Amino acid sequence: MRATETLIPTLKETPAEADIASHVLLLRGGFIRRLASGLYTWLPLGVRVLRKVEAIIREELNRRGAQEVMMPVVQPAQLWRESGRWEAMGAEMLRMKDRHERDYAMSPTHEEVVTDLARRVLDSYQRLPVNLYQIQTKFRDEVRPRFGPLRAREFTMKDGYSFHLDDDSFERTYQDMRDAYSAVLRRVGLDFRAVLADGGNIGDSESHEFQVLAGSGEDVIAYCPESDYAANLEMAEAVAPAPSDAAPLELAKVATPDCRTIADVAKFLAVEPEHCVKTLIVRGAETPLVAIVLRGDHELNLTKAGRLDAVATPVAFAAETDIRTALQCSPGSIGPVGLAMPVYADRAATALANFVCGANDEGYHLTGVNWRRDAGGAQTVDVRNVVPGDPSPDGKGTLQFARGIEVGHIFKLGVKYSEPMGLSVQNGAGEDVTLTMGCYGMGVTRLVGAIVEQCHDDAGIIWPAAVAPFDVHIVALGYDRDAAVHEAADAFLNACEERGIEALLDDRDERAGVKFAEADLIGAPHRVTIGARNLKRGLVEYKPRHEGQGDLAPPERIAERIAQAKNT
RNA sequence: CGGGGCAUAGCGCAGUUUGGCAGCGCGCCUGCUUUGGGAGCAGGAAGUCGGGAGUUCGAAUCUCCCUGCCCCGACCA
Repeated sequence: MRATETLIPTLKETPAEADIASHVLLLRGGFIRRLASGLYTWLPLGVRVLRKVEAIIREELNRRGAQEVMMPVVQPAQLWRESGRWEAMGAEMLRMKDRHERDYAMSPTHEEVVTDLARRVLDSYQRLPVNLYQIQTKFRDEVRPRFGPLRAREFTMKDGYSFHLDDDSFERTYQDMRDAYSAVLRRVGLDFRAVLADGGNIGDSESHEFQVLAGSGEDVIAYCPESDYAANLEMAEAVAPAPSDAAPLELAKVATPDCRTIADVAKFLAVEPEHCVKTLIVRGAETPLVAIVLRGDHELNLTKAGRLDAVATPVAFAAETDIRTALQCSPGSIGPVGLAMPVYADRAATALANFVCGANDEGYHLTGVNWRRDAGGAQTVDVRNVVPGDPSPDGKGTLQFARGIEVGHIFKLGVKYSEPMGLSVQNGAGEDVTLTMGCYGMGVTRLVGAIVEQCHDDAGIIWPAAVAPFDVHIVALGYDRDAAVHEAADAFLNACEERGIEALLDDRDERAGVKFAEADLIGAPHRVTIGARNLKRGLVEYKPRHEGQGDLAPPERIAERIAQAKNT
């Protein structure tokens, strides 16, 4: 292709609307333009990248037996009422009415539609399992769209749904999809982790997120460098430390005036925060209040807390006035000793001996506290956030933290939709079986953003070869005024096309600096510079985007080299 | 949804405090020169100063209302 015939509106300066690398570079490189908050137009260059990503996804899914379909984006409310999500989805779902005043949703996801499809067409267990997917537009009216294509309101998602007679069948497909997602991300050339995640409100059990590692990512993941353990911070298990075997000291009550925080208490009593415990009071499911005890240096994990039977969900801290009424002291002086409410203690807190805690008496703390002797009623649970350096739950090393961009999420739906929507078939024995479902999502437009986030330098994007808008950027210097350059550039473009190399020839009447700067910005993996000087010796310059230095060679040799790189 | 900020030419910004001809850089158009890392000179086009109401002889500037956008927190591919 020729630059003079392609719409590539690059920007020299950073638009004020963007402040992270991927957003800035996609705008500046002429890949996307914003229409309104969270709404983006994909320009020719951007579409080329999207299509490549989609092609890879299709290949990996089709290879594993998934079949592509395409479902409507506008969906009747009736279906959503059946699943109960017309109410449950809230403002995130864009709603509208047609000319007959009937309610519709702009689909944020397709479980309802695909389940409806399945109950109409899956008339026998002999058709199972079935794995359907589509690459489609979704709309989610995000509270706060940001970071350009990383969190847009309208976006392209590959969503897949599988249907099974039993869990074994589901597990096989789940594993296939897990492999497919890893294969896609590997082919795209990304550093990523498949992490254990919370199913959130879509699924009903454990799931995996595919996180592309990037410092600007919104999610924190805990992973073990020595093994393949990786989990979302919400999910990462905090293993029990070895219990202290110190001989019990005498329980003592000490005045701790003006000590409101663990840091205050630790400093005042000259002990480390990890020898103190803090007691948090949350709302209970059965009782008004529930206590959760953590080691002084640890943080509560709200997801884990929400799974505790006695804790009300969503997890909410008790109001200070309620605490004062119930305990006659402020939150800073609470401890597990003699507390008249259900008490959960984190494993790390339980492992302590002779620790410090609040005395449930304003301005006093207890020292030398021991669980068995002084606060035996506590139930030991895992309820804290892991911290870097914690042992990995698989016993193979210690955890580290990284930030990630969630580009994919796969989970088991079970019968969450098939049951309320009546999706069942008869099995071989003539019994009605409600189908088990799996759900597999991958954000395609987000993935493009994540790629740029991971693959760029100060000058611009460095596309992984598999998804680059072009294989090679041909910089023809003086194309319009030097016949030899003109001819050589056209010939090189032809040579590329004959070899199946996608090339962009910069045939514009621009100066060298402009052309080089834009080539770096756009980020094709290979760059070939054709200038009068080197051409006199029959040479052109070749430089990979990610390397500083290029070299000179005859054009045919370079075309061959690029063709080879493309096919390996 | 809560908190903060911004809105002036296609893009980036100054001008607003203290009301008085709407400006600068980049980009765009024309011409000449230049030509391997975002050129130089000359000329030119381009603005409902986000919208509405008000104060005033006079409003980009002051007041009120509205809208849009960005950033920080709880959700998600």
